[in-house]
Amino acid sequence: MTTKISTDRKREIIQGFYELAKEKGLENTSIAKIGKHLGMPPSLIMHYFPTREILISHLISFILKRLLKIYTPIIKELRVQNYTDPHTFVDRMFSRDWNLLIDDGVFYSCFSLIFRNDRIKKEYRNLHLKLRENLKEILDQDEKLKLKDTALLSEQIFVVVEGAYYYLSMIDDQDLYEEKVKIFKNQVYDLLKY
Amino acid sequence: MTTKISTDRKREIIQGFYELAKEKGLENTSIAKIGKHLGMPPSLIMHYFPTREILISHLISFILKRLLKIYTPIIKELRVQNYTDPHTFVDRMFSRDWNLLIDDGVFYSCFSLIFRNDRIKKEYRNLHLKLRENLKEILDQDEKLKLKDTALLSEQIFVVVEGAYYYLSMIDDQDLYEEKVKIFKNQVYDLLKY
DNA sequence: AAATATATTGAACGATCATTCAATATTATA
DNA sequence: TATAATATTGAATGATCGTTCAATATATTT
Repeated sequence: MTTKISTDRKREIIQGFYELAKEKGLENTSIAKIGKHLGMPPSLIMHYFPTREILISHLISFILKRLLKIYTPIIKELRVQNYTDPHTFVDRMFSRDWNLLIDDGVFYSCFSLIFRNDRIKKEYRNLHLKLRENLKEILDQDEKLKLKDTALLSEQIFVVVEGAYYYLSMIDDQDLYEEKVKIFKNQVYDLLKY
Repeated sequence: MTTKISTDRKREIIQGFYELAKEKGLENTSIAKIGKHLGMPPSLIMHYFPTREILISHLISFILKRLLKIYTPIIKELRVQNYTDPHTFVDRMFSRDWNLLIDDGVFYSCFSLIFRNDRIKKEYRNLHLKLRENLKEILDQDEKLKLKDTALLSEQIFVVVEGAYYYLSMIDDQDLYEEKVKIFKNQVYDLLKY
């Protein structure tokens, strides 16, 4: 069994890894730098994460767990009031909470690793499956969508959301950003219609 | 003026860089390795690309230029026959040509650099603006879309395409892949309707 | 053909990389 | 309290990193 110290240290190291990757970029974040950032020798990091690959794999789990969290408050909300206005979750999907939750730069850097590492790919895939399942669960609560294929709908919605995030991350201008968000939100509402 | 040898060598180096990045991943592709791959000393590479940053910046230009090429045959086709069935370009957008044109791993690795480098971000942004303009040009040829906001439409279509590519890159199973493609194609066709 | 510019080589630089290891400090177990 | 297990340190490893430089070869211009 792992001790409390062990789990705390591991958490601390991954957290520090994430912070540094957010600040300097994943490709510029070495084990020595993480150590300096946290005030510990690199050898201690390698005591808990024997290789860099293992370390990165844990960073990815950390990120994906966090991303999954954006839906738990909605789901909880649903359990209580038994209905949620579509605006609630569409707003949430396009809210800044995502960016607050996980830095886009770190996220896409980690994502690009799926092409060279099957375990990472599977982990990303599982996250997205869960996200879609969660969304389906939300949609299923909506009376007006009773006759629709909510599984298909959640796929279609997410593709818009993910494409939107990809595109929005290139836009610096605030006003333009908000304008685009409005467009893509409407695109999601259109999917919920008819 | 740059000589022929100079431009040829530069092209060769960037091409070799891309090949190696495709094979081993961008983060594992050093200048020394590119040199070994091409049978030339690293110093020669640095003669033409004084820093690694400049080298990467040229790789990105190389990639983005290639991606833009997917639409030129369609545009040409349009110029000749003055009409194109929507299936033509929707099929093309979801075709394997994209993946053949540029490796997804290299593409997303380069994309993740936009968050730390404004020049790269601007370059990516410009590419996507051009892609949307090209698509608008195609849509404008379609009689049935005369009354529609084709600029908006091309934004909406591309968001689906980009979200779809992101999602599809996690799927290994061939049959499932094709099934998903069908769904996302229909999503685009729905946008072209009513 | 001489002079100049460009292309190419290979050795070397210090910095940093991930990783190893033996020694010491701390904590948990007996 | 003695023993065993875990946590932590700091120095050292060889490999590789991007980059520099002086020397040589080749091509271009005069």
